[in-house]
Amino acid sequence: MSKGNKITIHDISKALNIDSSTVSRALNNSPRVSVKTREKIQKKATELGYQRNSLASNLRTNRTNTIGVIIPRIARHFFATVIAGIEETAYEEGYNVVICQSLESLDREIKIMNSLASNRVDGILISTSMETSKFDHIKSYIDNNNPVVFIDRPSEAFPECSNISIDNFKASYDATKLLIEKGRKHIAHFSGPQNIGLYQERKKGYMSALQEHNISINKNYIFESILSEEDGISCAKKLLKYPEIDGLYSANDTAAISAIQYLKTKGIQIPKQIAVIGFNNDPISEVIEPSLTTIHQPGFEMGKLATEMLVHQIKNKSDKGIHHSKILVPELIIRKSSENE
Amino acid sequence: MSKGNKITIHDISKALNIDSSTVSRALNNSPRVSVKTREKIQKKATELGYQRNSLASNLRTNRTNTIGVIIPRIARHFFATVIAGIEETAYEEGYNVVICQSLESLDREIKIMNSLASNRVDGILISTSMETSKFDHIKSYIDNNNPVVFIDRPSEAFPECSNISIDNFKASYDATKLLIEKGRKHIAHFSGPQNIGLYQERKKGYMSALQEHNISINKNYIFESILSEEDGISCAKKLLKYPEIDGLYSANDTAAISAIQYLKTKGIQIPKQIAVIGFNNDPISEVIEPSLTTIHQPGFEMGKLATEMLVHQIKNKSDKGIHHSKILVPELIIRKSSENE
DNA sequence: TTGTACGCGTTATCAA
DNA sequence: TTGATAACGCGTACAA
Repeated sequence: MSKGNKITIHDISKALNIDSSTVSRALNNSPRVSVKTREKIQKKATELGYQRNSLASNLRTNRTNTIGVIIPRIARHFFATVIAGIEETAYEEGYNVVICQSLESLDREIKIMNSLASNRVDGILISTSMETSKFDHIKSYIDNNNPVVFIDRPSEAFPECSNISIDNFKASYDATKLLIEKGRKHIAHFSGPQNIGLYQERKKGYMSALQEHNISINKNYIFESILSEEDGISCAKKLLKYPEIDGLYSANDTAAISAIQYLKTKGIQIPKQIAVIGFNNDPISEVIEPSLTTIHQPGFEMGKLATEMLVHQIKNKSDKGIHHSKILVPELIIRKSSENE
Repeated sequence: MSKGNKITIHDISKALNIDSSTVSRALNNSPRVSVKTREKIQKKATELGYQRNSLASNLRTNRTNTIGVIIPRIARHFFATVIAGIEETAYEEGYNVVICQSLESLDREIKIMNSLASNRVDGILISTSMETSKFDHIKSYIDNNNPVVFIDRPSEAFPECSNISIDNFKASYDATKLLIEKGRKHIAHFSGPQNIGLYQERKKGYMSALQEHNISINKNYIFESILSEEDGISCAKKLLKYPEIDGLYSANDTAAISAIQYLKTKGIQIPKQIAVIGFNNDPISEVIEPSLTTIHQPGFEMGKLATEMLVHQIKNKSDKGIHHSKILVPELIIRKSSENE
């Protein structure tokens, strides 16, 4: 808090012999004050170095013009693009944005929700953490008639809530199908935590593609983890126990990339011996050799859409019950790691 | 704002026939209330779904327990590590963190400063934007006796302010020296905007290393830009006009990486024909082929230290005048792009 | 167009 | 240990 900046509307009021209510109106560009007084007041305000106290203002008006954003990790490329979309739309609409990262921890997510709620943000955009299987913190926030829009990781617990996501099933299906079309017969899958819907969908898409092409599903070929860099390596090690494997579809790029690097050290030729497809279109996927075929999620657009929805909900709280959701179609980006030479 | 959550301490007060001041004390775990009443109050509070209003509390106490952070771009790896350090220390110390990105725009930086100031954050950590050559917004904030600590990009405009940075000169000197020791005679430099101190230092370090090894400085070998991906490519193109160039020290990894990729498409062998060193230890630097020799900045530690300093300043506003700064030593990470085969 | 008066929810101060 | 009261800075009905 600015201990030094003690200038309030009352100081301006006294300095000009104008009532503080008029000062308030002038500083808010209300039409209910003459142009002349307004200019006089605004001039004095800058002269005195007046700095509005949003705490008081927000307390009085019961609005903060602020949107809270909770995501697992800001450094992840996909979320960074989502944030860019959120900020662009939010600023256009006159909202500030407070970005918080849960670091995939439920405990942190709960603390952040409480903090945002007690600071009275006007609404929350959330992509839940991997640990989030209980939803009480979100439920109580929603039950108090607060707007929430889910991004990327919709929750079945709130079918009535708006959410923006992508068609994970289709993306996975298409990726797996591509490998099949390239002649791969034994395709492995690095799957994510199965308590999370989107990773379930990705696994289903993989399995569905196999089935529809009359390839039997081998459970040994499915390696579940949280898809960290280390997981990519350890899963790649396990994968090598099945020398017949000639394709890999990983539910994210991180694990795909570290797996490729590990496999290369073991003398495996990518894609000749094992073709690889990832998910997320991480910047590294373009640089690694061979460049990684992957799935691009329209993060920026997702952020924009989610923010538009949230702002709409904020402005029309009566629409609360209405379910506005959107499922976008991700794009398969074909690079070298999936191609036959 | 939660329109639904109308529960205040007064509601609890009425429900229990206890004065609201006692309720306030109980909810703040004040020792000045009996254990029995406190428990009764806290029970009732959760029962009614009470959610503290921080706006009111902060207005009254004149503190927000919140630190504002202004950085150019959260997605950049270095800043992501800085943020991690900031958050860890801040939470330990009981502070919330509000992260804002200027996107290297002075205009946005000013708006963010105003917003943070009017929301009465307790202090600000800032890494100024590339555009920031005027400092009025920061000056007026500091002049109002608000704590500020500069990170990574200290400003000569505020010699009395604390800042955490690294020894850019030494890092550059060492990098350039390494290239010289590897026998490179014609070393180019991708330099950053020279209105920014740290890029000046990096250029100076480069030039100093050449001089001290009796290599004359060729101004044609120095290419200035904002070091974006596109700049890396265009500078690489220009660089090819000087076929004698056999070494490149880039003031960041982004430009070094795109340059390497461009040069490879032109059939240039890295490092055989041109050895390359970057700056920042971006995750891509490890994956690209050849892996990129680069300079690692201790971002996490910088974030921690800066936050510790800021918190100290917040708690001891009298120390304001005292200049606490720290210059850390970055680490040269030697990979393949600088090594002779 | 401007002024009066009050309240937003909380906490600090003083008194009981 | 608890209660009564005022105040933080601002915005807004209502009156003038």
